[in-house]
Amino acid sequence: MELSNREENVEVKKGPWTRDEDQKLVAFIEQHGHGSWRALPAKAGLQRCGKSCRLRWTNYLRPDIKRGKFSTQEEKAIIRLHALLGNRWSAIATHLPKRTDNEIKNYWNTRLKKRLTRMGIDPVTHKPKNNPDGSAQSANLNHMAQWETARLEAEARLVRESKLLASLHLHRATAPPPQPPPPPCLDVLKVWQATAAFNSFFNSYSVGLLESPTSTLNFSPNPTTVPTVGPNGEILMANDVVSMSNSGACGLGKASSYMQIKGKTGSSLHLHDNNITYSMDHGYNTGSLNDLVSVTFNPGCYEDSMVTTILGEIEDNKSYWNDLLNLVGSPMESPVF
DNA sequence: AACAGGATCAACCGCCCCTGT
DNA sequence: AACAGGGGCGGTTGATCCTGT
Repeated sequence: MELSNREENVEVKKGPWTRDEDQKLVAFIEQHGHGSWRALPAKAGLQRCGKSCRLRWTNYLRPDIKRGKFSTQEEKAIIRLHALLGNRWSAIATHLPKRTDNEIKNYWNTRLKKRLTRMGIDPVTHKPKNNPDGSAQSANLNHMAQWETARLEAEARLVRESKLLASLHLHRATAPPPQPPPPPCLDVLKVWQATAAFNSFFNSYSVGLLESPTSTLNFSPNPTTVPTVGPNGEILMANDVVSMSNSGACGLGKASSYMQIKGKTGSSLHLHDNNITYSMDHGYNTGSLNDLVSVTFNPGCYEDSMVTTILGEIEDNKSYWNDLLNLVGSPMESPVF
């Protein structure tokens, strides 16, 4: 094995780690915590640089790492998060429990990027290559994405800070501190996923897209290709009512989460003439079209044959953003308006 | 069986940011 | 305010594995 690079006059080893080195590193950290990475190799009896030890621990030896195949959910999460955060792998990793930024980065570069390219989607912009649109819908979603990005970054910071605290506690050989409660989720991702890119990538057929940030709209799931399917896989007919609940799984959960953005829950979905429209049944709505949200149930999705696409529309963007900002406790001081 | 090319992923490198002095 | 050191991040490399011929 090559020996190179001098660090404090000690030959440091490079290249693949041996089992013996792994055992030494794990044993030392379990007993003492990592403390200063720079000082660790000498204390642990390793001829490695501190950086190499840190990398080996964080990317491979840490006990809370999940290895192996990425699930479809994880794939989706990576793509959505990448659409919002770009190549900020560490920030993305904070939203994928037990996955390392390195692993996610590798997975993206070797698989997902290629797959998106094959689907005709630009892996950088996450837009169809033949439709680099600058539509109002895109602009609207971009606004939401900017806020979501800010939230995700703040969340990543919180996670980093809690990790730091945890490592300090570990260093003192005490139990790690309790994790801070998760920050409120704005779930703009659920709207973001409704872009053409995600529809064409995940769905077996295409659905309509938002035409304008201020228009009211309905969607028609392609009736000639696939029937509209409810949360339990049943085929929905006109005037069927699909109950919404906060504890609902998958698609229902998504829709409910989205409604919670507006602070309104406990509502129903009604199917009218191939259009599923969301309407408020329980008092919070104004009764105007401002509250209309259209939802498409898609049976052709990957893993659960449930709802994959939630398309939302809110006429009054300002009240929407006020609600959004209320959730994170921020005053309404935005250049967006 | 042997080889080539592609895919995968652990590990490294260089830069940047944060913190302490 | 300036500087130094430590740690984290993203890009890249190279060894290994896999697959097709």
